[in-house]
Amino acid sequence: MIVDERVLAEEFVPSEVVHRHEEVSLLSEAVEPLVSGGRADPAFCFGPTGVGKTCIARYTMERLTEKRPAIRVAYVNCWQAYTRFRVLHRLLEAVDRAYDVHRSTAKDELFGRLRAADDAPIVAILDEVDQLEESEVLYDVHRLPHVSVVLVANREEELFARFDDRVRSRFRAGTRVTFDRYGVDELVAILAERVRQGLQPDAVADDQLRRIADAAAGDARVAIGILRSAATRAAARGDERLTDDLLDDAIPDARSAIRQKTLESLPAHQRTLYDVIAERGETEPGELYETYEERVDDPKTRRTVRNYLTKMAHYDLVEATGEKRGRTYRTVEARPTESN
DNA sequence: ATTCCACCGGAATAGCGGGATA
DNA sequence: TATCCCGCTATTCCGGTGGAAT
Repeated sequence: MIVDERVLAEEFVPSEVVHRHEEVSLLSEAVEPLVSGGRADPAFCFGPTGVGKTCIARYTMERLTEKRPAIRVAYVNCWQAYTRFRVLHRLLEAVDRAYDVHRSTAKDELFGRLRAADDAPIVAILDEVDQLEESEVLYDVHRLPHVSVVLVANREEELFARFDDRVRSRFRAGTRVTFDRYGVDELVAILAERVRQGLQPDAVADDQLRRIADAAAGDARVAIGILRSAATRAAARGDERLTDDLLDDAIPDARSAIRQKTLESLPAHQRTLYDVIAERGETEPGELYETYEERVDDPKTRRTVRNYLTKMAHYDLVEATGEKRGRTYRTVEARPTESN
């Protein structure tokens, strides 16, 4: 059933893009100066989740290195690398200069090393850059003439709101590429291409692809997730083709699976907070803290709990309504469409 | 209107952990 | 081994503010 499971993996970058030709050429143009040894202005990819921002950014940079192999591409996901130190570290890793870097390495040592790595241009793809907590690192990187950046985020306004002034002014210039949600037909085409590359021919019927595309509501990540989950199960049973009831199982699964995963990876204290909110529904901060306090031994401070809650809101696990006094928390239900 | 209170979130600080260095 | 260093998390301190109470 499954011929090549990498094709169904989250981070797979196809060798051909099905739609998004316009976005690819905009982005290629933006980094074109690098081919002739110049420097590219920053480039931006904006759009909701699952519309191919990351995929297209990586794809386009791969094509760029084909034109000029000396160029090195560094991919940094700012969910994980949200401090200056970690971003610089990831960049150094990408150019093989991260040997014996450790926590006690001097503050500017990392930056110095990156500055010294100027024998060839570096393109840094900073994914989910709105998760970056220390945006000054963008200023650092901008100062290096041999480093060009591609910033990937959901919305421009929210991204710039997080920047400090220096960064904001430096990044005003640059190419913006915006991505819209996929239509059903486009999703079907994307899925069909994955099926062609990764599964046995005829493993999935056309109307099944259409059902997946419908359920995914414009989100290619969800669509491919459904396909992956259904195909994996079919393969486990030794089936040659996808059955409809397998698909019925996979569709609700793909959405909740992601949430379930983040929930499980939540540290104990945050998990307790989540559970309390889930049990009580709409919860006020006061009672929330009191319940948390008696449920856990060695409770954290109120302030720390507030930090946890903002973090969990960031992960879209929890939602706060109201400011200051009178605020309430509740868990975020798995909504059919994420419109961020 | 004024006061009071609960709660938010920024900034500075403390303490931990783990690799380096001598 | 003892000590230094530094990133990271949690804590302390506090100014600000929306809503309830007076």
